[in-house]
Amino acid sequence: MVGVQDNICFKEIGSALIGGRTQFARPGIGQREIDQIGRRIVVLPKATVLAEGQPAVAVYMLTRGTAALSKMDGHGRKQIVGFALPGDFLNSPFEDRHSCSVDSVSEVAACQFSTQAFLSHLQAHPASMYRMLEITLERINAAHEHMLLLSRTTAEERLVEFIIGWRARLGRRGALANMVLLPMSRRDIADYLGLTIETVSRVLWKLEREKVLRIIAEGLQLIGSTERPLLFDLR
Amino acid sequence: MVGVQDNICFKEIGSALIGGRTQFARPGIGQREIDQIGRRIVVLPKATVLAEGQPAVAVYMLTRGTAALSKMDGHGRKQIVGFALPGDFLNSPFEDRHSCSVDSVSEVAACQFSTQAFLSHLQAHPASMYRMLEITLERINAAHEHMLLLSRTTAEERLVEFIIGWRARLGRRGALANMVLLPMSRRDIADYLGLTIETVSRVLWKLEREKVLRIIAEGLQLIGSTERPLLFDLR
DNA sequence: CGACTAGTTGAGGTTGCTCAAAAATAGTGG
DNA sequence: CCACTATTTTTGAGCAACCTCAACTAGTCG
Repeated sequence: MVGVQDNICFKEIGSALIGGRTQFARPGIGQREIDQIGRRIVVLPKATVLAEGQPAVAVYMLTRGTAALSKMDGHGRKQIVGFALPGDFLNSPFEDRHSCSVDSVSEVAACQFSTQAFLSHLQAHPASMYRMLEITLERINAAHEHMLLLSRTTAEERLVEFIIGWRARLGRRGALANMVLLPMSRRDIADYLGLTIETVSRVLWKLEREKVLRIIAEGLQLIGSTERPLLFDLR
Repeated sequence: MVGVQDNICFKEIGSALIGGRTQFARPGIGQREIDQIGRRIVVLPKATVLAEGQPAVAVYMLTRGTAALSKMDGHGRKQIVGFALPGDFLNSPFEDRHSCSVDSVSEVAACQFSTQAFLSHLQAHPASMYRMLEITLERINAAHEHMLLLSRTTAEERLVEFIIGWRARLGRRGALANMVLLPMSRRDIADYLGLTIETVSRVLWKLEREKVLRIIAEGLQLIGSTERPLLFDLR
């Protein structure tokens, strides 16, 4: 909730909003300007970064760690709508109130921009806006993939697809590996998949018993070749 | 699939990309320019407008009717990830291939823009891009709400939430009413909710038996006052 | 050491899916 | 307009799967 603050570095906003496949020439964003609109916050693990329904006066972009975006339904059940990794935005600059809660899974760092300054920046720098549009449309596709996962009938399918997807997502930030790090808790996984923690636990144990993976402290050790993991052949 | 073509009218692209809460002064988009990049297509009911995985060379915006965006999972099961109403985009200009299939529910009309021309237009008109970013971020929230719906444990909750949400969505385009028009089939509803058509049918019958609603040809007749429908008090 | 949290394991009940068939509806051609 | 077919929707029976509730284990931190 409370974080250490320091100035945002050029690299962070640069890679998030300028990098990628934009067709613009690199716009003129100077270090001085960025220092004025952004600052950095650090949050300890398992803390609330943003609370659903609270007034939103700033936009946040994750720069380090893993965060969980969630919504509550009417019966006190939590649904995690997505995990954020560095480069992901935690909220929308167009919302007066936060539509999701954001909880830190590990220790996280984020860039905080005043909403007004952020929107002004987008208007003054179309290349940044173009990049943000691109990022946002990618998130929609991720949300659609998540729906596919939630509609799966069997718990095993949901969990296996989650492991595959999480591995692929981490893979983009390093080499694909048999080791899948799971910084989030069983409860987080259950809330992401729309299952109970008991079911998650039982299915993981079943997969371990079937020699598909090994459960280790930091995550999962997939059994099978790195190139074509056994997971892909399940069911 | 096959459509009648004519020129897109100013009002359509105007309301979609220029209207709303943009902070820009109204940009200078002329009729001549719009005629060059957009054209209109009309599609009969229950036809495929776009197929998942096919190369994408154009961007489409719905202007009339209802369409269903869907994805297939690995086992031939269809998940409808959203219904599109006039003003909604049917695909992303940044995708080389369509990430969703789009099927017409009713007869629909759409504006078709060449992807290149559309992206050029956005770059030349930051106000349009700003508006599209706003629309896109709203769609993310809609996707998150949909996830909440899919994670509900009981079929009755899913269906009731769907009816409430659909009524609210239609309401924005007219007055809220006890009559909820459902242009889509039971199969579409089931595929949207991650249920089977049998379960949808059974739950609807149960709600009718409990005097919560009446099933009519074009949709549902909610029983209770318009201001505070009984549906909101269920469960 | 005791309290607390996270995770695992077990038993039983409910729910929605599967398979099957009837009923209603829509569409077609004589 | 009616008979006929195809499609959609409804209804039924049985079962597998997940949830609920509960107890238990292991690790952590004061």
